[in-house]
Amino acid sequence: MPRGRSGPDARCPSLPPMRVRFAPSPTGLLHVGGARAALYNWLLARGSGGEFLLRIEDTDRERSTPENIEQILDALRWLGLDWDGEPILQTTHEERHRAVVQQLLAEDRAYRSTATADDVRAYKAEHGADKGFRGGDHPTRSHDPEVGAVRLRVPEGQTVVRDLIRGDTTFQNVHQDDPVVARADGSPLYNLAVAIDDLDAGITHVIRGEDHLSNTPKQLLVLQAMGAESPVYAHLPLLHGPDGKKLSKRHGAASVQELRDAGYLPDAVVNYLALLGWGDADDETVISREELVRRFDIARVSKNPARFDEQKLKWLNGKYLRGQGVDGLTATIRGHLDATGHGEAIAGRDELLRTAVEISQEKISTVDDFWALAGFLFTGPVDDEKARAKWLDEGHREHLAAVRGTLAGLDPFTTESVDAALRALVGERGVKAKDVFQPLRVALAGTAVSPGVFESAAALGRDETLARVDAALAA
RNA sequence: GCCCCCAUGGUGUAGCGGUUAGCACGCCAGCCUUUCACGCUGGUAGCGAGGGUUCGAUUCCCUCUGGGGGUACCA
Repeated sequence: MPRGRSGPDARCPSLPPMRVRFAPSPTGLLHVGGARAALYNWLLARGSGGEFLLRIEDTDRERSTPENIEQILDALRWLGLDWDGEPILQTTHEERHRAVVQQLLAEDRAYRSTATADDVRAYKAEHGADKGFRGGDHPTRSHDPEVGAVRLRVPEGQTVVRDLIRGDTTFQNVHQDDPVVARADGSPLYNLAVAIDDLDAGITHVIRGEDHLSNTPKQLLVLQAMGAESPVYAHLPLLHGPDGKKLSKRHGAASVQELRDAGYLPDAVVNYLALLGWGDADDETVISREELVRRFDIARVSKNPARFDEQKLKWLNGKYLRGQGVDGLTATIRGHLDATGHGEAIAGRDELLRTAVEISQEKISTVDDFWALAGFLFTGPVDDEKARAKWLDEGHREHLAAVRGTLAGLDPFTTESVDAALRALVGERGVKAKDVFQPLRVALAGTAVSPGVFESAAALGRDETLARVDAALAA
């Protein structure tokens, strides 16, 4: 069956079902690069009516704690990337891996060797730096079945990685060392385990980060030694930080968990990640999950590494925030406030919260922005020295006193009525609008940046508004 | 050192031999306006360099330069 780079119309009208997998090693946080790999796999599975499997590469027992595994699952759930079946733990396949090692040994496709890193270096010093280590008839070759690591015999020739994103990459086998596929104690190593697991799971497409590109020929060699078919590959370019260096914690949010805590919405993160390294002829930027599933094409993924730049994600997040509608956004924000220790401040104030969200939504781009902007409605004015100095000086206090007089007898006390009354006051006094509005804003919020003043006053109600004005006047 | 990948504005991308090089974020300006935003309008800015191939290269080939990945009895 011919495969390889799919042509421009290869995915029309519909793809054959793809069975794909995401195989993270459970280090705790789900790195955004990993999240993107998971997303692309998920999009392909859902778009082709196939399956998305989750396999935990837990052979490193140190890091593979139940807590770490749970964290990864949690992050995937939050993103809405549901997997098919139960998560598979790689360690549960160890028996099969060992059996394959024994078979390779029995067929002389692998051998035992006690060669150390120094032995390999010495070999290269003698044969050339670009010559892979061959231990088959090297002094370190071990004939005792209990002694030495297991190395795979790399045959002559070349190994071609067929990649949906970058076409064929040819690796000359001479450059490859005979890879160690199992430790001296017989325990399987990564490249062996992965190849076997993907084979056994019937994975049709392996989509993973480019950091695995040079592992792929080794895995292909294992499959070849087993006489098995190989899957199709796609290696995604890596994600870099704004400075072009590998993305890490010091660049700010580098994991899904951090993005969640920073107040981003899963849909926005998914949309952003999908567009980071992929784009099609359509110029749309805000693309729904369903649309993404329909349109995503692995062959159109970019070959160059992309920088993770939070600015666009912020913008996109604002779009999704406002797209939720006031009730949806209120629920989202309530959840975030509960999780960040502000649950008490909003308890029992549902009406005010909804109003606060309504008048704040166009001014925030993350869920986390809400409290900084509108928290004053619940907890009283914040303390911004500069704002007070500028807007509550002698001259402005006089205007504020007039404002108090106007608002004191206002009924009803609504955004509209406050608006009309204050504008009338501005007209009477013959001053600039902001000289009247800003002092009130600072009296209510304690700072010069807030939702609209009329809206804020109405949200607080007349009594609270007057109390805050009095406090400002008295200070 | 050795093996491998990549290269369109500051960022993410469209382009698949002939385009005024398109879109989005950012940035700047204007409008709106009670601050900040949202929204709208306009603007700034790009094919890494050098060789080829071709009537014609951002597009194809080579070299260089610059990024990146790998190089474990880790995953």
